[in-house]
Amino acid sequence: MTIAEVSKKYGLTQDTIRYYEKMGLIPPVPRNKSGIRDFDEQSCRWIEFIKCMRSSGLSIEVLKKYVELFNKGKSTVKERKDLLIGQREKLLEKQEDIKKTLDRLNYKIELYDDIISGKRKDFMEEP
Amino acid sequence: MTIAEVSKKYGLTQDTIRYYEKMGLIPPVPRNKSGIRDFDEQSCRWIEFIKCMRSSGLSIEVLKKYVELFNKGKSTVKERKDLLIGQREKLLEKQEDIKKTLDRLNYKIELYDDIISGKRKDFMEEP
DNA sequence: TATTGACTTGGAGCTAACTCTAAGAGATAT
DNA sequence: ATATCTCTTAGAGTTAGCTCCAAGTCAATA
Repeated sequence: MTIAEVSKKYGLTQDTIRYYEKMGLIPPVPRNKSGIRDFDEQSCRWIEFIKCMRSSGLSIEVLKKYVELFNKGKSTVKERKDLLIGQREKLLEKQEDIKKTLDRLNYKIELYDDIISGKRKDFMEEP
Repeated sequence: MTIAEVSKKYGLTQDTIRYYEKMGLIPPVPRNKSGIRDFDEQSCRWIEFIKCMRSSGLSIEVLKKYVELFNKGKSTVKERKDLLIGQREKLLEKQEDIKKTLDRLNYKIELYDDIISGKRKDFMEEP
């Protein structure tokens, strides 16, 4: 699979994919005899995995670390697990922040709705 | 309230608070006779509101827009509501991304747990 | 053979959101 | 009066994560 195909399949730009490889977010992609990337299934799985992790904000740095551990083999299983647990913690906090913000947005939107529909005429302007 | 007190109360650096004011994320803060910020309740509410919104990733740009509309008064209520609805949409998507990532992390963590506890000896290394 | 087009690289450039620095003002303690 | 402390500003610097560019290689087509 060429980089163009992978780019289209996963909705990442070619530049981004090359950047991820350069940064060590995915293991080196196999090349053909003229040095052009030829993505195999394993590479695609990595792309998909990284895309998912990045979509919720895991940092380049931590994903790079994960790939490094992965490449060292079975001896790093415990360390990899701990790394993932740390990131799960962070995501749970983020999820909480978002829930709080959503509550607040919902409240405000309802308030504005009431004002617009004339149900509430007595409103005070406050943040 | 001085900037030091506000900084401590909300866990934002003084620099960040000044930056937010400069960027128009919060309306101008009242000053004493020697030009030093003296945060009143309204200012504090703005700080708290912006902190919440920023904590889940709403951009400086969109929050600035919101403050602008707010300062124009009641005529912008509809526009403000639409802006908040747009941001709610974004947050809901983000929430979905995080949920997917959490599922994936949980799956992997369990797998690693099984490997560590010896419950699973047949594992293939894959992303 | 010449051209086209998709790939390659290193490295420069960009944006968002801070973060830091330098220079200075004003209130308070010694 | 002097020193200390907290504040002020404009503007420079930093970081993460891309994004773009120029120059070059290679395979396929006219």
